[in-house]
Amino acid sequence: MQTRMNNQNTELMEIFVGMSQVTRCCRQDVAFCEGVTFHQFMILDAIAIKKEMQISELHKLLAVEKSTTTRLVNPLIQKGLLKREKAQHDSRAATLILTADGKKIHQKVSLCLAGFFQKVTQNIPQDKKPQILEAIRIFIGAIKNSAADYSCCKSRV
Amino acid sequence: MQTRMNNQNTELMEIFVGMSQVTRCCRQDVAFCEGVTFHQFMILDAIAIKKEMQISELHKLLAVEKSTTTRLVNPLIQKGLLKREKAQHDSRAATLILTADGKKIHQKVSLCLAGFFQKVTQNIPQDKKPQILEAIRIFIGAIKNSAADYSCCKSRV
DNA sequence: TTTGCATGGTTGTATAATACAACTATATTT
DNA sequence: AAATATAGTTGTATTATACAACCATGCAAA
Repeated sequence: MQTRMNNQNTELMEIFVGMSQVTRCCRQDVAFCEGVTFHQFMILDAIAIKKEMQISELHKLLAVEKSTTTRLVNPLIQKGLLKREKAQHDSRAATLILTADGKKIHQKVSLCLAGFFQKVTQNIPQDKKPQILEAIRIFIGAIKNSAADYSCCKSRV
Repeated sequence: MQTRMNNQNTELMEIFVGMSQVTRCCRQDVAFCEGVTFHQFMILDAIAIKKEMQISELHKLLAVEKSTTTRLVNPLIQKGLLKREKAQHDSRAATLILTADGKKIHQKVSLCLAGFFQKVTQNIPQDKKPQILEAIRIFIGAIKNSAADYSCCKSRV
């Protein structure tokens, strides 16, 4: 009986396993820097870039259920890193912005992360770097497109 | 005040966010096929390939603490998909092998997964496929190398 | 050979992440 | 005005997971 997948799928499986291993840090409960988890930094960073953001936008970014978003955001508000205001256009919605403290912490964690990113960069051949990053973007996009139809990876909205 | 990372790090951050999003399926508690979660399939598949495996080898594969491995493996034994035997060379160690049922389920889930993988494959340009997969392998390797020194992503042993 | 340390694994306990369902309040459509 | 949809929160339950303590066996050094 054939219990193995074909080579091509074995290759893909190995890549998924690898991705699962290296993204473990992203879902680790322990704060990796300045008392902020990776998930929380994702929120801070997204808001730093967009200046302000609604909670509904975060669901997609974090790929979690909306109640989970609330619970990830709350501690950041309690720590005074985020401030929430009513959105002008829609009084149901909450707009999140960084406080001064939030900006400071975001910067500190960015530095901490920069050290890690630098190490990663040092471990890939410099001449191939743009192609490698582009390849990963393509791959991630491919998974997102495929996942929509598959319950195993259905994208949450 | 500069709260943004430089472009290069922003690029990497986006990639980590993307990876975090698409690997969500790998840690979803819900079984995606045949009552088996992705994590559990990782175990079945690894054993299918190596024929037999010790629990200690699984810690690294799954990148989890050893007690977690025990708890991931147990339900598979209870469902009769895995059998454990004492290792010959070391009577402390447990050797895991697939049962007939385990092989059957492994194959079924493989098929289910193959459908997903096929969709992914269809979403990447065929001529670039080998380079893309290779690029990802390099990237994953780079992260693993870097992570060793960084508490944020320290590899568990 | 005995003593002490290392290794493979399990179990107790606690916590974090997370989903789902039910709910409130506001918008939008009919 | 009524029905439906959307933004967000809270109650509740479950899963994943770690850490520490533990047992048993193996190995190395005294």
